[in-house]
Amino acid sequence: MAASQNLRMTRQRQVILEELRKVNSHPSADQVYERVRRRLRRISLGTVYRNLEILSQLGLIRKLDLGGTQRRFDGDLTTHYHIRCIKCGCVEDVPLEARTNLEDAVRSVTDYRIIGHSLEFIGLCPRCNKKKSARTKGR
Amino acid sequence: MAASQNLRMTRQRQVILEELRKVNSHPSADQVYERVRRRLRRISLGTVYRNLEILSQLGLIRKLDLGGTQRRFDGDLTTHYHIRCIKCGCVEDVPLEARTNLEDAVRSVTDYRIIGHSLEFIGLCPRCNKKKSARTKGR
DNA sequence: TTACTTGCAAATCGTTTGCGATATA
DNA sequence: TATATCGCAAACGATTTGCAAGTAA
Repeated sequence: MAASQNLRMTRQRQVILEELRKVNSHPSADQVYERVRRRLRRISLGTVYRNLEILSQLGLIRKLDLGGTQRRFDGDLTTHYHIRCIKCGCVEDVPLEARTNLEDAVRSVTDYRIIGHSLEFIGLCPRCNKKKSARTKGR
Repeated sequence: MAASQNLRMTRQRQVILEELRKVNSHPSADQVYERVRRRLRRISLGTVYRNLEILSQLGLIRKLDLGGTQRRFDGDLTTHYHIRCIKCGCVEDVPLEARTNLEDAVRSVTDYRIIGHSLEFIGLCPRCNKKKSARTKGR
């Protein structure tokens, strides 16, 4: 497993981590690739994928395996929830503290060993919400 | 959009819907395909995908776009939560009533128009939990 | 009859991986 | 120097799609 290997902090790995910590969006692998490429022009998408995986196994970043077709990555390690715009697909943080009591509630009604939970809200971001009203009005 | 088309209830569509309502697991498209194929031997995987999409747009089934690499489908339309086994990947229902208050909480702290939320628990199913203890003990 | 659907196969999308070259510790 | 890592390209798994033939209304 990666965590037990002898890891090297390569320039690529370093820059990927920096860029991910710099943004508060929740970029997909190819969005990370785009950003990192501005600083390291010859980096490959495969390297980005490999390092995102390693960094998340090290616990330095978080892999978001929520809805949508693409996986997303988060440099913010504190437990928090997300909201996704159903229209443009953007993902933002929700300033809501973690509801660990949800897990307790489940423990009392299941035989599963509960490890965690993921909660995602779906909605329209302010920008898309505005656009949509405008268009509806126009009809 | 499919919902506005003139839909035909073909045998394929019918059987897919029946099979999905029959099970209380949450099969992926190819699992549905396997089941349906027992009754319609010449059906193609593409047809299954197309119909699952149409049926979910009609609101006759639910598309589960949660974590994991494969999308899953649910014939149970009532709002409920799921728990996924981190080891074997199986998905089961959680007998917990919907926490709509979560959405209210988010509405008060965001500009998004909240449409819904999805909550998934992660854990070890009783079967995998047992297996894991056994293996650990053996070491 | 008509146009929605099908089966089939090829295409697409996101992600992973094999390999020989490179560079870090 | 040794080997983790890289860039590249091919492979992969899940899903989508183009097309000619089939079929429900």
